[in-house]
Amino acid sequence: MRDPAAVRSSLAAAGKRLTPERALLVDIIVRHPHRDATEIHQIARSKRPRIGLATVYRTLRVLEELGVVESRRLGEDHSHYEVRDREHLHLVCAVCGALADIPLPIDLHEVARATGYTVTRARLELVGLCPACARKADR
Amino acid sequence: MRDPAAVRSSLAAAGKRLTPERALLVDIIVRHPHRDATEIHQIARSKRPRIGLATVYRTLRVLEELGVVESRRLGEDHSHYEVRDREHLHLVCAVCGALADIPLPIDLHEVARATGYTVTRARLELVGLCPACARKADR
DNA sequence: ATGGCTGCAAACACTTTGCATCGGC
DNA sequence: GCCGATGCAAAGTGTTTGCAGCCAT
Repeated sequence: MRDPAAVRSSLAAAGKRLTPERALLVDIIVRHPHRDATEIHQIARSKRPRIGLATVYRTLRVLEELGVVESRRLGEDHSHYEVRDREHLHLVCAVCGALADIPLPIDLHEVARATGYTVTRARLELVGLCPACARKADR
Repeated sequence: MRDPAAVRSSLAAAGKRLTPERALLVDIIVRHPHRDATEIHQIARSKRPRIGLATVYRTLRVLEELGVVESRRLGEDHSHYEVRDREHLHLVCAVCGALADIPLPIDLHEVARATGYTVTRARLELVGLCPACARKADR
């Protein structure tokens, strides 16, 4: 999904319209990973001044529902977005929140060398279905 | 830190006042882990009707700064709080957000048995310092 | 008694929604 | 031409802040 065209066609496949706003936003998201909604909006406005922030949020939501975009809240009060690509991890700066991508499999020495980050902590979160939700999903 | 008294004395140690509001909130946080600010506020109001939500947030912030409480945003738009105790992981329900604690070390079969959850995904996040922040921290 | 803490309400930041209009299909 | 998508503004959430009075220390 590094290709804007592929993302655009997944809109068509879902019966969604390809408006100029969406085409522009897709391009921005592909080319500027890890940005938040406001940043995406600002970049978009430089090419299309009348585009609204609501459109950015609505488009991001649609793309997320299509499974094409992933949103992430990394300890901050707002989300950052990126196109789903190969699976990878994020390395977050504990002070400023700056993000680096880490390919799998992980070699911590290589991570340190490649990113310049000092890794101080790891957070692991397991996601699944609790018994009640698993039961409901069975129906 | 399973003991409310220990938490209260860490307030004193930091030169903070032990008000009845704080004593109450500490008790609630120790006895009801994983609650969010609104839930904590509701529980608190049953014992102290005039306590304000702002006080809940301010107290949580103070306790977090003391390193006694930990806040967590698990894919939702608000935080949940718990007293820092032994290190453990969280298992989040992908549908309803229900939380289960997982002791370390991890045995996934044992996790499934003990919690009843079906684990479908793991999120690993590495935290550290980016080069710029590491440089600033050196001064 | 004094400075930190509280309740209350207003302010904030991010995100969502209502509605009239526009334009892709 | 229809119906989904947009821009704008207003509403909604969760959280923070300003301020006058209160009360642990």
